[in-house]
Amino acid sequence: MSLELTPSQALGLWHTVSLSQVRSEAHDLTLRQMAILLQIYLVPPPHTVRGLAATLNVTKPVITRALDTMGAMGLVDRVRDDRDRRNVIIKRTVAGALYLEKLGDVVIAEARQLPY
Amino acid sequence: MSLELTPSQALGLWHTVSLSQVRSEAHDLTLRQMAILLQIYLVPPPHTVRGLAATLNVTKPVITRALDTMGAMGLVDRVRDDRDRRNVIIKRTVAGALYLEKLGDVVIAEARQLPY
DNA sequence: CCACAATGATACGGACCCGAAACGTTCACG
DNA sequence: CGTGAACGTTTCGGGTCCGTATCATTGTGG
Repeated sequence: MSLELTPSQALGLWHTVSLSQVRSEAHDLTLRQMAILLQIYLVPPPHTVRGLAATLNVTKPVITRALDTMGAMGLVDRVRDDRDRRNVIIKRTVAGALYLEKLGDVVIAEARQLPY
Repeated sequence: MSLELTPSQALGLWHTVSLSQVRSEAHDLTLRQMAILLQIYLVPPPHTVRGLAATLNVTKPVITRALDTMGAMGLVDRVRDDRDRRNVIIKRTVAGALYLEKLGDVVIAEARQLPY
């Protein structure tokens, strides 16, 4: 069963969730950072800088910098690949999982409050 | 009838739509700018700088700067209120409506492709 | 070995956004 | 009038992100 949305529901959902994120005053992530974080947590590992850059259609420094920022927030972690020490494997963290769990709760809550 | 989402659907939808936005490499709006734009187009007018600032829980310069940027993109327009010339009324534009219509299409399309 | 490729990180100059404060214009009201 | 408030804008210093180019490290193949 797929998810069928009306135009009003689609934009309304995006509206209320964006509004909730902005209002919460919490240090919010860039759209790119959010996309990277979701990619890491929703797609099976392993994840590398190069792979993420290709998937998101951005340059490698964008990924490196985003990992720097989100790493400082504790949302992701980086580990050298011992089998090929050129690679860096991006690891998930408890804080990151918690962060996305809360985001999911917000989306669900806002979706439930949508008119019709 | 309200919209009931599973956690997997909620995050999956946010993931694919964010990914689509990032990949399209088009002029990406800040989360705040997006929230402002949606507020202008989905909530009945009139909209003022002061009102938007209060609704989004941000300072007035944030609204002014966002309107500068989105105005340059043609997504919104500003008109002085003749009945109280201190006020500025934010107006919708055809380009803005088209932009959000496309965003809605993306959300709908990605929602339809979600697993279960 | 050694030149070369691949990977991720860094340097640099430019652009944008931020919060706080100050400003110009316009209105309200005594 | 004129004083103060309301509204939107601008300025300022500081921070983050961007794209391009370059770097250090590590692997690959002749």
